[in-house]
Amino acid sequence: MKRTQHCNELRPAHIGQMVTLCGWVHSRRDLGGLIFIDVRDREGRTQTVFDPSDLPKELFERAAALRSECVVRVTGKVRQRPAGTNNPKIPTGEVEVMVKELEVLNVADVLPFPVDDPEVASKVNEELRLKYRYLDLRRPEMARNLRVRSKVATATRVFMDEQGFLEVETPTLFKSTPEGAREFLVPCRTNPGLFYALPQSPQQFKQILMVAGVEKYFQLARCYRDEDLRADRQPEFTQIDIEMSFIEREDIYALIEGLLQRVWKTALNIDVPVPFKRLTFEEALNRYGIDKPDTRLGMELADLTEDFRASKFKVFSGAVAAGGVVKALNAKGLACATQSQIETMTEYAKSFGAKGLAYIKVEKGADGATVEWKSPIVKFFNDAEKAALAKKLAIEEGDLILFAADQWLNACEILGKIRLYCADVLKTQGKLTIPTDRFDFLWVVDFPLLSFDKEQNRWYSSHHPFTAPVAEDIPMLKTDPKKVRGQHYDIVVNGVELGGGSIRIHQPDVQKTVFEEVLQIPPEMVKARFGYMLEAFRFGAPPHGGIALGFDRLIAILCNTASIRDVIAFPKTAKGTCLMTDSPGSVEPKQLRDLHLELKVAKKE
RNA sequence: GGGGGUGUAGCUCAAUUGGUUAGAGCGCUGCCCUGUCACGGCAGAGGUUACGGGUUCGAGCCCCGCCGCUCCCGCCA
Repeated sequence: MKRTQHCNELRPAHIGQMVTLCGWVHSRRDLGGLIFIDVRDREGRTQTVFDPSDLPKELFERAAALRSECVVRVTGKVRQRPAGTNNPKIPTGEVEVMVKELEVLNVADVLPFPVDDPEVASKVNEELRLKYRYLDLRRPEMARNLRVRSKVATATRVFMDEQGFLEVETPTLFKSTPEGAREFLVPCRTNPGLFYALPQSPQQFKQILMVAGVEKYFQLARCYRDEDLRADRQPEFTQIDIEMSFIEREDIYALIEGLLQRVWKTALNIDVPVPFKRLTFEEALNRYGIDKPDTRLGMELADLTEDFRASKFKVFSGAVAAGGVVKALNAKGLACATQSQIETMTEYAKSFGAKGLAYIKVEKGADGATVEWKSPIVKFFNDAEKAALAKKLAIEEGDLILFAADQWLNACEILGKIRLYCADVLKTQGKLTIPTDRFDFLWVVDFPLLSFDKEQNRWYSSHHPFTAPVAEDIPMLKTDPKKVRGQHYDIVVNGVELGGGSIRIHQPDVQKTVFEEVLQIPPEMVKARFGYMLEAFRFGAPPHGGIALGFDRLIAILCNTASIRDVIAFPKTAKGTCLMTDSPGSVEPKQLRDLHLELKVAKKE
């Protein structure tokens, strides 16, 4: 044994014992005649003391030469710290180790950035952190994230096992199914000209596992998507992937509510109330302007379509006459918004095809007593319209009212974006504070099964083509596809889409109809891409459904960090490179020949 | 593919309208210091201002290009 205790273990009960600790030199305080060295391992840190009156000169000099992050092994006697020198900031702060022996296991060069100072380290350029990821991960904050991730993974496996699920691994060398996200391709040496694709998700395998009679499947599955990255997206990521047979939507809701209860209890010791609220897709858009609402923010959208149907303000009445709606949002306390903030919001609106963004600033009038609506458009409103606004939006001094008049979906989404922007501004101004331990879970249900692609003039699956329609809507599949609701559900927490899933189509004929008649995929293409699934379904496919939760996002929420890079040990940059290993890299000509590949790009460097 | 932000000492940042030898804190090196825990004191070293062009008597600052990182839009069944 190299050590007797870890660095977060010693307490007054250990006083008098000889102990050996191993770890990194966290910080060194050399008082000349006396040296303090905090030894750190992943559990914590302990102060060790080098007293020259008690030690050979040679040993003391070696201690004096130690630098931050050298790896050491120290042996000495635990003792009570002298009165008044306790350090209440660390759990081992009542004791210290009087060193008798020091072994330098390894020296460290001067560091590119500090590991011991959370204030400084959290501000260090991420480029540097990624290049020296092993140093970044030594920081206690990052080590904590890794630990939360591991604990939650284990809690998930235990919970799913208790519920009777089998963890089954599925291939990561799959084949291309071009419907969804862009895929990573892997050339196949043994079959010249053919390619594997890395799976976007184990979707098809998990459904086949249901046909195979597994009944309850789960997997912490690695998934791959070759799309542009974001703070919450990496090219390879992990899902808690789940599929069950002989179930309905309610069974999935109950299962996931139980799982998330267990996870929140494990990671944060928080008891999450169940069942979660449910919102239909339509209601989510109507009230929040987005299909993953952050209900902590308040500021719900109001509908003023009927109030402005006959308005003299043609932008509003015209939109209603064209079959659209008038929606408004009260950004409480934002009347002070700057011109550039209004500008930003207007740009948002314009990017969605609006001509501009109507607003009213509700401020004190010139006389200092009355409240005045300052707006270029308010002169067009009659008293009834003003009264409707005041009532539906509960207008008070200091408010900023924002409008969107457009087709329903567009109007909702514009204000949805602006609502989030306003919330950010209010947060920065300190007018909106949300406790970090508040978690608003909700299910969003009744999504439209299909969406229309104007450019390609065809319907496509909102979720994926295996999603079952709501049974009573099936007759409308061919007559009125827009109205068909899917048995699809999303789980949302604090405005983050944590996961989604659906009850699947298990009848081969319905699946064939969706592929060929609704999605208009040519039969031969259906056969080539999904033939084995349709075939499998002919041999007795049980009704089934499932869900997938974004594991990285889940951990990021639990760790209260905005970027999933902070909860992935070795993440990639926004361009998909790894700054530590310098991947992706070039390969030798022989490797290309083996793969029957020829490059058409100029070799870099 | 598009838009925004950013790049100055090892790290975090500053540098007035384009004007002297590009500064500070931390870190580092040396010396001093026996109760520190952000130890303290004295001294010192450390710069291709990401990179390549251009304008100018003069560029960290202005212009063009390019690269990295980052955020957002598109994209992510």
